[in-house]
Amino acid sequence: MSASTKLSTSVKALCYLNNSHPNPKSSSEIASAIRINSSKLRKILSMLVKNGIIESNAGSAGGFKLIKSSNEIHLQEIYCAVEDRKAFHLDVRRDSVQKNSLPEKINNYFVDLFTEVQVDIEEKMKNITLRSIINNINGS
Amino acid sequence: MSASTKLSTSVKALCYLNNSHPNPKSSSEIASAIRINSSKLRKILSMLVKNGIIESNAGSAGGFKLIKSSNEIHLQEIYCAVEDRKAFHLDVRRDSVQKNSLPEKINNYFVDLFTEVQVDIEEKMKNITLRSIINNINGS
DNA sequence: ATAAATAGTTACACTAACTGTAACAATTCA
DNA sequence: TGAATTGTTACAGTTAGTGTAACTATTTAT
Repeated sequence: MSASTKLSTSVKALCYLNNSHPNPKSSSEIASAIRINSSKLRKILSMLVKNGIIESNAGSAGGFKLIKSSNEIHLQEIYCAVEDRKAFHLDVRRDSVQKNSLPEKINNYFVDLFTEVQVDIEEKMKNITLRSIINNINGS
Repeated sequence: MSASTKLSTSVKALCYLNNSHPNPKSSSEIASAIRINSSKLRKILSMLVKNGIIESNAGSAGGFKLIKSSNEIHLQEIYCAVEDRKAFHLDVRRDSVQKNSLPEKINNYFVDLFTEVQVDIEEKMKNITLRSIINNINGS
């Protein structure tokens, strides 16, 4: 699952949890609301739990709920919680490239450039809160 | 082949062509210099030909050569020539999403956001020329 | 204590995408 | 005509992504 898909899935689930706060919701309820397999959703939500964005409780009357206000949750922290590879990454074949050769120098150039771009993207995401997304999609 | 890999492959080939300008170079010579299969390289270079960055000639003494000065070639135009999907794209499952539902609204939100990011990246690339890359990797 | 409900994790078959390479067709020039 | 070259297609092999199920661990209610 790509980082961008996990990001949008996470936001869908967080919006759903925000609407029903503070009642916890089970993975199967959230999953059917946002049209995703509940097992896959649990995998994603477990990452948000580990990063302190939501909390989970097993057992009956358990489930997931927000542990932060929606204007304290930033897109960048959601992204960092669920990503496994950077969105704008470079596929570099590092093997069979000679030291100090043109290919190696250009590989290094692009690694630096894409790191810069990645920082820019994350800066942008830091300025977007769950609340601002909810306001945006509700047209205010 | 990802857009980023094609981009760095293109830049490697263009640097090589810039060094030997105005002598045309065959795909097999370029390919062995930058360590890539020549058939795959021809696929990438043919896109640069279509976009007016280099020219190609078949036959003996044929090959590829630059038709622009290195400070007139921008990273953004190389990127646009070789990409088939945007670097920072969203994998949205548009099917089985109800009209005006929460999932649909959030999908649309992310499509807009990622388009914005894509524009930012391309703006950044417009300010980078082949010449500036060559200067950069030669440490000036 | 037992059962039910739930999160968390692992496993797996299926599909789609990517990779590397070769082969072929088209073009140019000697 | 033949050699060199680009441009394109094809294809097997590999890797990555998808969807789903099944299992374990934990909690709560009875």
